[in-house]
Amino acid sequence: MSDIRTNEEEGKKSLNFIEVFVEKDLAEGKNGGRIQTRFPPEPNGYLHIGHAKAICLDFGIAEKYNGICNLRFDDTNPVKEDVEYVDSIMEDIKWLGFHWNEVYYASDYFQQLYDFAVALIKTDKAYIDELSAEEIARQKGTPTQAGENSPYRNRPVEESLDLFRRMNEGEFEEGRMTLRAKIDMASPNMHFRDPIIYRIIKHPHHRTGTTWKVYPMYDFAHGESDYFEGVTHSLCTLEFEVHRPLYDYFIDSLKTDDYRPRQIEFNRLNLTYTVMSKRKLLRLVKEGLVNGWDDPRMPTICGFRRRGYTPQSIRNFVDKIGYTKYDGVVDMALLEHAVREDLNATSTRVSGVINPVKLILTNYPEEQVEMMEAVNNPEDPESGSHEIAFTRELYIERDDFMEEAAKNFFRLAPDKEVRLKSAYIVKCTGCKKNNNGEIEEIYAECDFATKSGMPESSRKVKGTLHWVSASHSIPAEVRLYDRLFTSENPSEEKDKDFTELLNPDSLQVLTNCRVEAFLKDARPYDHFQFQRIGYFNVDPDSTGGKLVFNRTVSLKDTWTKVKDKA
RNA sequence: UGUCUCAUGGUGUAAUGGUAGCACUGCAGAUUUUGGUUCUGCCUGUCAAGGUUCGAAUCCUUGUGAGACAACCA
Repeated sequence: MSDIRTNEEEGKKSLNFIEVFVEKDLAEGKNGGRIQTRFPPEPNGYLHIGHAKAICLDFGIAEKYNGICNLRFDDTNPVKEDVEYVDSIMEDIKWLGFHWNEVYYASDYFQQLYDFAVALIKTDKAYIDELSAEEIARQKGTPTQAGENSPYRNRPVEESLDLFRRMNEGEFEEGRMTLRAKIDMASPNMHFRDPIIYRIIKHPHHRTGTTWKVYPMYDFAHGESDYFEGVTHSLCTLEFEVHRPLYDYFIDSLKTDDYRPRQIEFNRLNLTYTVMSKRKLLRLVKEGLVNGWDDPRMPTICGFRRRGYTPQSIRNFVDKIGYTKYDGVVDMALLEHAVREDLNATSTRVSGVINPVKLILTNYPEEQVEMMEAVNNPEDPESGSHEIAFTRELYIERDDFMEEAAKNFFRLAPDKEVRLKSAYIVKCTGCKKNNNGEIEEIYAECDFATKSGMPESSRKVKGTLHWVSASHSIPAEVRLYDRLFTSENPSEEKDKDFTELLNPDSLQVLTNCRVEAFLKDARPYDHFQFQRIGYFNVDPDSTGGKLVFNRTVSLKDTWTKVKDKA
């Protein structure tokens, strides 16, 4: 009986508040039962994980309710925009595994928007203002104080019409005049205080070139674009909440039928130890503080890709954090858990020795080579196995040996036994140090009866070490990434320049690492779990036999636990 | 001294008037040829005060706290 209840509960996953709205609209038969969303980035930077959250929602809602989702570039400000960004945005959406119905550009609607603006002027709902930016700011008032009317507010319609036309013909310099909607300078909502809807920009547009000299502002372009396309649910982040009345106002002035798009706001993603502002990310790139937009320390989608995150792990993460109207900060641990969960199930286990020291098996024949069978992934019985060469001289992790073992250390130490993963149990007999007191070689004896697969191999020993053969392993470069920022919430540290919060140790490059020969055939973005260390992926920089790995994420606290206890 | 929005463990969320649940984190323990994985257990929560109700996280009132809005950005 309890089984039946469990099944019922599992099948009924709770809806987020947006899905509740959507289902209600559907139940009420709004828009003829049609569902249409859009993902509307401005092509002025690369997509980051915050966008991934919006993408999952926009495309996810469409998919769930048999609707469509279009990609629309909100390209109304030519000064900041570029085709480079258009291309990267499309690539990143595809990588996440989503498919848009159509690609649109707000710039496709410049003529329609211009015509709409002219119509507003003709009905005396817009006028050309000649106040400067400073003067407009001054007469706009403050949130708690009403604004004043512009002296140009009651300019004759014909005059505004004429000036608007001449503005677009390039007769006036940038900033000389603007087109403002005539609404209410005393409105408690600042956005209703005669918002600017068109300004002069002479910078060529990446798609329309120099055709236009006036460009619509966001508030004037966004809702109208939604309307032109037939969007039913226009999902955006919380900071646009105050814009919604204006969004509705313009659409009401435009619409001629029952259809109307509906704006719904959700909480933007904030992650600990991360800045998400495009402006700041652009600065990191421009000032060379990181190696480009796809630097694995960046919170960009391409950065995560290069770091070795899988699309599925990002989607699972977004699924876990949900959509609400509460502005919080998500712990990075949640993202990292999603990655480990996905990679644990799929990545091939290999041996990589990050900080090698030689281990010599004094009773093992000098020239002998045994091929040991290494399981590819114990989580996946279908994944098979590969071979790894075992010889007299091996490399093991320097941290896996202690001359005087601490209480909770159960790896290699004089007179102690450990298992060499997939091979033999060995007993440490001593070590050799150089003049500086550093350990140069460790000696051990092999217990030949304990080879993996043999009856004696079931003997229990406390520790299991990963290793590679000194003569068969290949050198590699390993890049260990830490948090880019030292502050848990760099976006909140308002007094500081955020670059002061950069973590100088955020990138460590290790070049004397040794990895098993199996990896020489690995291809860029292949991901592996280095036994007991972490998840790594092959960096696309790996060329000409040089192998470069990025650490995607460490294994859960493996190393710190040991250090704390020792 | 404005308008709008929000408030559930340390974090992110669910419960849509009917037993406050899930995930992450943390801490214990079991299993383990990865100190990984897996499994088990534990810690920790409805911002406050009133009201409505048989019954309130949920509805109402007041208070408190947080965020957004004063770009010719989106």
